[in-house]
Amino acid sequence: MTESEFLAGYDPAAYERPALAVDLVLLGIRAGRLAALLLRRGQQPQAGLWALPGGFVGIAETLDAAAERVLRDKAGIGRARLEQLYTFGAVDRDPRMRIVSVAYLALLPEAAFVEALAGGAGLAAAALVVPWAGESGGPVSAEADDGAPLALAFDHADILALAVKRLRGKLDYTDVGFALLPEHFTLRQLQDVHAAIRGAPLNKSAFRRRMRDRGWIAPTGAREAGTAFRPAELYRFDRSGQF
Amino acid sequence: MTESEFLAGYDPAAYERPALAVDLVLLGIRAGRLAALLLRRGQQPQAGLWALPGGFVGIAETLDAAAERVLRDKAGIGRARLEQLYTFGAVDRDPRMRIVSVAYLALLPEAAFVEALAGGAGLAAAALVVPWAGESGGPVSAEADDGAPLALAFDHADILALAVKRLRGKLDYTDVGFALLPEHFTLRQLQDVHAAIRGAPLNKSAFRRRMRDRGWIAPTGAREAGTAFRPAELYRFDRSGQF
DNA sequence: CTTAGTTATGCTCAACTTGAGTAGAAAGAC
DNA sequence: GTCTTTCTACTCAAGTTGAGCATAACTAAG
Repeated sequence: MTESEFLAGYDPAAYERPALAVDLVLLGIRAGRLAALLLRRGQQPQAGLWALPGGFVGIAETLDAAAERVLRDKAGIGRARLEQLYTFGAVDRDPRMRIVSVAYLALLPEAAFVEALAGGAGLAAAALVVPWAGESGGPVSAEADDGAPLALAFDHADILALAVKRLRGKLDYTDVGFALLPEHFTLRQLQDVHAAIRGAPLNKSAFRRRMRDRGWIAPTGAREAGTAFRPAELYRFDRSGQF
Repeated sequence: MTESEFLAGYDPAAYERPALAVDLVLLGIRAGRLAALLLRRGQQPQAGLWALPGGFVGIAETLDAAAERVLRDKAGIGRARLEQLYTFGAVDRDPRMRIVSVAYLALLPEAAFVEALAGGAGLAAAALVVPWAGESGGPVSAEADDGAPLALAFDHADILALAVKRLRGKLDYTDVGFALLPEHFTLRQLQDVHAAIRGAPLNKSAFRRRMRDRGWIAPTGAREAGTAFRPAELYRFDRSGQF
């Protein structure tokens, strides 16, 4: 251990510190595809590019609390289950200064997603283009509702890519699929959500059988209304089946 | 957005920043159980308690580079595959000041684990006591070779617990099992590693069949030497089988 | 009112995977 | 040579998955 490292270990206040921020990946389903909520940057650097909502971490604020504050103040969303994703620490990821950012992931049901879009925060929906299968990983891109590409600021394409990868990995053995659905849903809706996350279709009867056998869903007895054809039974997520 | 948040967003240098550190979870297998390499704290606070090797992140240093530097300088280990685990940001996790720590995980084959213990860094092996099954999570504790409990410093019990949880989760679909073995190994050794990570035994023939069918291992043609009974075939990890 | 069109739901069957047990092979110890 | 122990391959039952078919339930068109 060198002298400077010794000092760095015991008197860190004497050394310059990176700034610490949080960035939020807010995902929902839009037109059957995974979509994220982004903000258009109005100022330099990277003005005009699209960025994740983010903010700096206060000195007496936990990371989770900072993420919740950004969710509330920058995205105008009252409540969502936030989960830490990964921490991005490339030295040049922000041209202004050294900023290390802890990325968080939240899943929004369609109603919450639409409400956030309509709120005054200026959020836009960006459909995610995921050019890789499974959990192999790789870059993703974003496009507007009309298919026009949305250029992403900083390393936010990497952050979105990791969010998709993580989401796919957790799909089979956690309740992430239900987080994107309203309280009552049909098996078809659940399958569509899984297909959107996987980016690949699913076998219908095997999917239904698996979901019912797993014990995570309970029939409500009610049926969906307003369909042109036979209405499907409505289910709800039954957390007790997980244990 | 309030005025103070606006300023926080655009002039963060004016605000006090948390210190940023990395902590390393260095895992190996010892006597058939998962074990971590820990350092005994010599100074206050928490003097005498056992801690993960860690250090502060330099202003022009990536997180990965900081982790590699700590691996080299604090643990005396030249090379290991480091993987970011999670970032811990409780406000009071260190009594001296606000320190946010990015935890990294590295898996050491037995030879590297023993070499690190024998090095001059002062590391000790701590067998992990994991009182929960599967990936349910929860606190873990550590004990010395003689079974005496080792009190853990700061929130390092939480960090170790998350490392075990992550390791168990990745066991079935990644190559983590091979990272804890030498280049050539028997199927029995591979099974023992998997059993140590899971904390539960495995069906022998099903395990062998699964490993061979997966295509990740290739027979070397050689057999282990020095056994009292029939020597097992030696295999090596075949990365090409992953694709 | 009847029929066509469309989706939901339950059923069956073959293919594949997993858990468990048995039998022969291969080495050292005696 | 025989015994002991482990490695390895094989078989069989049980469970899971992919795929298709028949019937039910509903709206809209005629």
